[in-house]
This record gives sequence, structure tokens and C-alpha cells, in this order.
Amino acid sequence: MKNELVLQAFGQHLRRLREARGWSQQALADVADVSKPTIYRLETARYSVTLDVLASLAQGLEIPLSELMQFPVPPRSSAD
Amino acid sequence: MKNELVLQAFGQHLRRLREARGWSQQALADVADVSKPTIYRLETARYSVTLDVLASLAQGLEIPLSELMQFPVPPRSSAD
DNA sequence: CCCATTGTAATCATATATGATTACAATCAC
DNA sequence: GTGATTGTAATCATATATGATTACAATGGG
Repeated sequence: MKNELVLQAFGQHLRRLREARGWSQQALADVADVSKPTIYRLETARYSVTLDVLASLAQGLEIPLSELMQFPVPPRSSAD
Repeated sequence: MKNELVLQAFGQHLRRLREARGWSQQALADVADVSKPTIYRLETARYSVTLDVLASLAQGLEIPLSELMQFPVPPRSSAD
């Protein structure tokens, strides 16, 4: 799990998208067909996430995958 | 690894981006700082891919992450 | 003709992403 | 104030994503 900053940025982005819809983590987990712990872990940047899950999230959020990936990517740290 | 069609579409997209630059799999692996087997396996849709690696690929290809994710997502099969 | 490069492929080892389950404090409905 | 909901959290088990290594056929350069 290198590139931790990207994961944090994505987590925040995902949370904003979810909250903008007034959904609980459980509700998003349901419509996206992923587990509730996964939602929690992504929003809190505890792990990375696979393209599989990204596609499911986009589908659950009813937005294109490319839009789900439209979040500010922080500059790479000098340590990689 | 559900959502296999998405992985196939991404693999084709990645390959097109790479070949458009005239790069070998090894060359892309180098600039993106991922292994050559990983490039091969992604292009041939053998596995999914983590956001970590996606971010590295985008950086190696010198395009925004959102652009790397701009490929035609096939409709979900009825079997999920 | 060699020799290097390239894409494909398999194997092994390891890290990790995911789900299932459980728990718990805070909040909210009523 | 009791009971359900919510976010957080940990643990266990399992699948899998990734790297390292090796090999091999095809191709291309010289």
C-alpha cells in the first residue's frame, strides 16, 4: 500500500459522494453490493481498493467510473 | 474477481495507451514503478488492479487518473 | 546468422483486499 | 428512557493482487 495520499483523497471523495446522497455506509454497501466494512475501510483509507470494487461503487452511486475517479490527486511524496 | 468485463475493457484501454506511446510492457513497468508481470496480467485481464497501481500507471503515463479511467465500461451482465 | 528485445506464460512467496462476524459508544426516534 | 441506527473498530478466514524469477517462441537489428 504505497501512495497512501491517493487513498486518503479517494476516501474523502467517496464519503462526500455518499453523504451528498444522505446514505449510510450500510446503504451504500447495499446498492454497490460490497460489504459495510469495506466502505468503512475505504473512507478511512485503511486499505487500497480494487477496480472491481470501484466499478461496483460507481454503479451503486449511479455515476460513471471516470467521475468516481475525479478527485484531487495529491502530489507524490518524495519518498517513493 | 467479479465484473470481469470491466477488467477486460480496462486491459484493452491500458494497452492502447501504452502502444500509442510506442512503449514496451517493460518500459511502462519501469516508468510506472510496477512489475512487468503486472502490466502483462492487467492487459490480459488476468487479475483486477488496486487503486495504488492505477495511480502509479497514470503517473507513468503522465495523464490524470480520471483520464486513465476513461474507457467504455461494458454493461453489467445479468449474472450479478 | 547471432543476439537482444518482446510478449506470453507459469510458478512461488508474500502482502493485502474483502467479507463475515461481533462489539460498542453515540445518536436519534418515539 | 428504551430500542434501532450509525460509525467505528477489531478479529478471523479466504481470495487475490503483486513481485520475483524463470522460460520460451517470435521478432528484429546488426
